Amino acid sequence: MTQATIRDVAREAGLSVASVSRALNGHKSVRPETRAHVVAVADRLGYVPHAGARSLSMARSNAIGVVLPDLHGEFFSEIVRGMDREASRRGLQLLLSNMHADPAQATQALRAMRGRVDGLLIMSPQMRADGWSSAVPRGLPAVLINSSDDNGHHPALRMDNRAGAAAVARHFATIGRRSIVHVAGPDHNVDARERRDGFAEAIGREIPGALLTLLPGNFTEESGEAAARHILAENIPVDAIFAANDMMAVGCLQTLRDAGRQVPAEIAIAGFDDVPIARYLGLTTIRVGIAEIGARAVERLATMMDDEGDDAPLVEWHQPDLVVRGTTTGSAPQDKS
Amino acid sequence: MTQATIRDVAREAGLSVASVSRALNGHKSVRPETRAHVVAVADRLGYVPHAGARSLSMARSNAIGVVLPDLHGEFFSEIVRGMDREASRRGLQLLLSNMHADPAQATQALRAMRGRVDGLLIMSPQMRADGWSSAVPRGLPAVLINSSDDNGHHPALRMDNRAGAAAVARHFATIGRRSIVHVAGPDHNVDARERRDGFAEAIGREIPGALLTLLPGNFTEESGEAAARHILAENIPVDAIFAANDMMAVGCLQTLRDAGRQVPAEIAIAGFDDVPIARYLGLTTIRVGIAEIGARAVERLATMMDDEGDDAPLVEWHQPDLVVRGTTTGSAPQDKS
DNA sequence: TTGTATGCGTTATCAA
DNA sequence: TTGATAACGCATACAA
Repeated sequence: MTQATIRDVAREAGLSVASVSRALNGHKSVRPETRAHVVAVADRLGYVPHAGARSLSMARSNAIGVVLPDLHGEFFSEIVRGMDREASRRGLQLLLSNMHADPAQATQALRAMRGRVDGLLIMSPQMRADGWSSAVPRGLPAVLINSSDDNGHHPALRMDNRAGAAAVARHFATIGRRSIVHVAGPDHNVDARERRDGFAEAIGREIPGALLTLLPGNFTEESGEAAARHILAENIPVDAIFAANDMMAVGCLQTLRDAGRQVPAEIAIAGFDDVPIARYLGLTTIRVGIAEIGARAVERLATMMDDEGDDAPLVEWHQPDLVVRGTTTGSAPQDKS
Repeated sequence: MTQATIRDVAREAGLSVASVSRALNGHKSVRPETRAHVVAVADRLGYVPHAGARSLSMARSNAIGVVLPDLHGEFFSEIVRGMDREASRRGLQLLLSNMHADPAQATQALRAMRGRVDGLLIMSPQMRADGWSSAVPRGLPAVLINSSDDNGHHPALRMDNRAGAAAVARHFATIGRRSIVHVAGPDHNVDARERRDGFAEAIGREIPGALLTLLPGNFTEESGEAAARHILAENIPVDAIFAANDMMAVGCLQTLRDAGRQVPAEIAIAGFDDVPIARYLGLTTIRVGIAEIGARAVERLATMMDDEGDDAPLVEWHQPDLVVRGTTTGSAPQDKS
């Protein structure tokens, strides 16, 4: 009662395994009636080709490995959705694995991909590349997503955090704010660093003489609340806050409003990511086409797997968009743009 | 510059491939110095075992196939996170695939798993089991998650939609509501049907003489808005609404408040799922331990893969919890329980 | 303790 | 057009 193999089909059809293989794979050199017979027998026996054996023989698995860190809700589902869309369009399977923060585990995850996949999609914003880059199985093409630099060993897709942060700075300038606070993300995270540096630079350029205060955070809502409490307790001068992600911005927003501060009248607040909650709370933020990045990553990897030739630029920057909502303008928080 | 194979290691170490295999896999019958030598050589050559060849030889891939439909944000990431946690604990890889609504594509996805994985996790709330159940490769153990019945061919994990819906009904009874509206999900979805039927039954039991109106929906926020507009336009008597999921409840909530209705004073509103937005809007809802279900599914599948014996009950019901928030009580919507 | 040989399920090369 | 057979990379039964 186990699965039928190609040999079962061959025996039952009175043919050689070679002929069955050719018939099933649509080779031209096989008589129509033979093919029909083979297909009928295969169908009757419920034959399904063994993908493992097939990929061993063909030296190609038609699968790609996806190594992601612990991602929060929408971000995770969107990037996987984008990858899946493009992958299934190309007949590729997705082998998912977690990019643990621990280099040893990361190494393990990467090595486990050897012999299972034809290429790798690696996302590791929180770890330096030398922590894992030697673990990428030799000969496996790989595309990096929002990861710290790899010395150009692999092509990379990056969202342009600096450009997004600069857009917020320009927006703050437009609405006339001058006492700015940035709540940063964890320092080991490359996205967080770029948003912070890009923002600081843009503020200096866009709002000469502005006061910029940097507060630490770790991407959680709680750290956003803590930052807001710190602002209140220390009486830090502020008429605009840019948090390095939406969840921290939400924490700020709630805490400041609970404390009776008017948003945006007294203090404008902006985040980064455009998670669904941002829309409901009317939070100004930076939208990232995350599904598109996932799909594009698969696309680039697929071309690397097919033809060795790789003409696309090594690093591809994806531009995010500023989404202006109620927390930086007068309109109601119910705005659902 | 391609990957080294076990033969390269054997040649370089002056041993047979058998010895190298034994040394690397920790067999007892190999001299310590031999093992050390082999490990050193393997390390120097950057040898990584070819998982495909290994699984062909061992008739075991240490991977499990996960076939999910298009899931929204938090739901998707949580269930995958739960699966991944348990899978990596057991040294299993996750092969992800989309359970398309089209039976032909679903069949394809299932068949593509043959020879790649040792077991299957299948979630298909929107399609009848006969649409795909014959496509499950013979001999592959499988666990069903929130899928319509399979005639007992495979063990199943189900969230107890009826119990969740009944909890809402009891809650409505407690707060003294009598004119009830249920905004249902798509009829082809088994979760939606169970929530509707369980709710109707519980209302009959808990609130004798209550008026229950059933409105159609499709799980989207827009269909929730439409239902609310319908209620307003037709002047349907209502003091409590149970939507089959949170997104529709959110649509109702916004539309009714925009129309000037008091929630919860005039109309109480409850949803199902407890997505993150529910917390921010203070929406009463039903919380499902979705990550736990994912982890438990892997656990059950793993035991099926190891020992053939399967003693656990065929269908395992997971109980959801009622989460009472502002949309059904007097407390403020900012409640962050 | 180590080596030889076989098989896992397929595809591909070469003859027939 | 078809068949026999050698890979693919590894694990293991059996022999030495």
